[in-house]
Amino acid sequence: MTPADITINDVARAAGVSKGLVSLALNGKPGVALDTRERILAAARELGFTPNPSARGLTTRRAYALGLILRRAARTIEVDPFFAAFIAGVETVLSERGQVLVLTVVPDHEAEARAYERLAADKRVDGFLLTDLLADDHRIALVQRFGSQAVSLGEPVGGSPFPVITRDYDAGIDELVAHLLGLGHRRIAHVSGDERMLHGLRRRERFEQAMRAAGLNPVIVPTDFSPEQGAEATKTLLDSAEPPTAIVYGNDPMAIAGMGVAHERGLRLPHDLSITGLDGSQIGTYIYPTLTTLDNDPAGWGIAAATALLRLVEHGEPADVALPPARLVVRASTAPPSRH
Amino acid sequence: MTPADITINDVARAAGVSKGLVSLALNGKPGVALDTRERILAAARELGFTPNPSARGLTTRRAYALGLILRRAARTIEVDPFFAAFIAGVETVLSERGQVLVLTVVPDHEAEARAYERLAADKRVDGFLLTDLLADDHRIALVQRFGSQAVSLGEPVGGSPFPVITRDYDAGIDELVAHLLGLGHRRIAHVSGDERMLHGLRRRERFEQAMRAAGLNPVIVPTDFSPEQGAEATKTLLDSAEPPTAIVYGNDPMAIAGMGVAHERGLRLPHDLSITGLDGSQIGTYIYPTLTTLDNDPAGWGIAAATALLRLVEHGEPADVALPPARLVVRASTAPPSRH
DNA sequence: TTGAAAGCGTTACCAC
DNA sequence: GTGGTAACGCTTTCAA
Repeated sequence: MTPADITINDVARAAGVSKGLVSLALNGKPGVALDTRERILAAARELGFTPNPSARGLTTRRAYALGLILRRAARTIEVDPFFAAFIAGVETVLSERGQVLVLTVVPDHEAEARAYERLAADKRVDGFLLTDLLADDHRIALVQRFGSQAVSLGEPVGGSPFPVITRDYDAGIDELVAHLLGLGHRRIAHVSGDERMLHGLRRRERFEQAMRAAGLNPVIVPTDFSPEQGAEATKTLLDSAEPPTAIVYGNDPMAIAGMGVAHERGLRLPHDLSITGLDGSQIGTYIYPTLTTLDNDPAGWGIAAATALLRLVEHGEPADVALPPARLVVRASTAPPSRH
Repeated sequence: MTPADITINDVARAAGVSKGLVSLALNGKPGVALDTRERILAAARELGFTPNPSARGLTTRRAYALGLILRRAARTIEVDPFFAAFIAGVETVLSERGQVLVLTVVPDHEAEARAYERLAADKRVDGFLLTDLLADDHRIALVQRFGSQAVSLGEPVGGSPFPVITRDYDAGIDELVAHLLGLGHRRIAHVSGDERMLHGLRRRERFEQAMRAAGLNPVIVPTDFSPEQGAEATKTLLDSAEPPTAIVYGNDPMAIAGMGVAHERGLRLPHDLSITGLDGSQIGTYIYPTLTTLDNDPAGWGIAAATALLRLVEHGEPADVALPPARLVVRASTAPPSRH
């Protein structure tokens, strides 16, 4: 007889009370005499009883689960260092509250919409974690239409009825550009990520602004965040009439691919070309040269997002949270330019 | 009124039948007149009805969900390129059958055991996908004790009552070693992964065997699969009295970290040192030099594992599956040695 | 403070 | 072939 087989009735019988009382006691609700409550709790512990969430959800209309739907082209499926740590952060919050994460990976927008609908219609989850937010993200409306809840990583331009988790990247970008300018760079390019994505766009804009403020002309090559396009963009830049002496990549995987291209052409890094990533990643510490980047603490995002969403779901209290600003991590991939 | 709010009663009313009949019709069971069945199906489609899995599971004792529990030290959380694609493969199978993946990430063995117990006791999942199999994996017994089901990626030494998914790596290792020998390497080292893990151990043993068969002395440095230890191992090897001219790493992230160390010491790759990964990864195509490795098709693992587990859960039919052997992918990180 | 009973949305069993 | 009803495990309401 595994713990899975013991029900509220067994506890009630063991404690010599009705199952209604057991429910009250276990959920910490008032109206149970102190000694009965203790007797019930003892019996439950003894038997190793844990309430069946499905049965529970049937009356409480909760799933005791949160949903994360990742849209990823099969081609770029593996590269994002953000998610593993993000999910780990989410988990630390969920596990201590007996909740669970339902993860779905879909290849395109169509499958994505179906996935939201299915999880919501089947009452599989109480709310969604919205990552990789697009500038004008249709998922906000989707979730509302399906009568579910959500929290978004980043602030949708159209506003959102749901809590919004943000982290200031502007200061970090400024710092990063200042760092490169301080080293003597003047021709600095930005291989931006998918500009339909909010953080991709935002970073690009701030980069341009920072460059203009320094009286310089920002060069931008947009990509889809994949290392493949990161490599392509690098070739384009290095082939141009006035190649940059420093390149800021939209994420670390693209920066690594960019390094590959530079090495291949016999450039010595960082002297012939300074390179930075964005968002930080573990592997960036172990490549050569070690990668200058902006730290992003994915686990922190996960903790904040799960906490905010649970709070909304359980108490109807939407509360935005602003995470500490991204910090510049200077490593060995940036140095004064050797040519001008 | 979202699809989530319409129940089997609404369908029954719309079709003018009892809900019992609706259940039979929707589940394709016999005992429903053809025209009534069609009327019911039409009504269900019209209303956008999807059965509530929680309510369903209450009587069928199924969760319509599979569980994946990842044990990962916070430190090595992000690096494994295997999982994203593996999960995507799992999803392709689950989504078309209305099932869902519950993902949990835990930091250590203790939390891991608790996670299995919780998911099983709460009837959150119908079975588990067992990855990163240890040589003598306690999870097999855990799952049995909790009365749940599982499928394992790799064959436990003690045998298993559950289906086993395997892929022949031996031939690939042989091929890889032969490739290096053919290039003229004689001092070949292996930076192995965690040898408590079945695939880590197995690869190491086969490597040794292949080297001995060629009359050579295999050098092994074991690690935990993290790029950090991969870098450390590389330093150890390069500092030794007779440094290797080629290193086979247990996975691609370690190989990349190893390249970092080599670059840092001014070695020209691949001429001064040949490097290979194992398991394949996308980023390996974009680093410099591009990484020779063994292809592992993580999505294929995911599809096979989910299919086998669902089959076991639904029909009680355990069926092992042997995936096609790993293929050697020769890229630019291996070349004849420049010194002897 | 407690027990009994209704109800959540489904499946399964029995009559008819 | 079909409808009614019990049962799944829980929460919640209502009486006592």
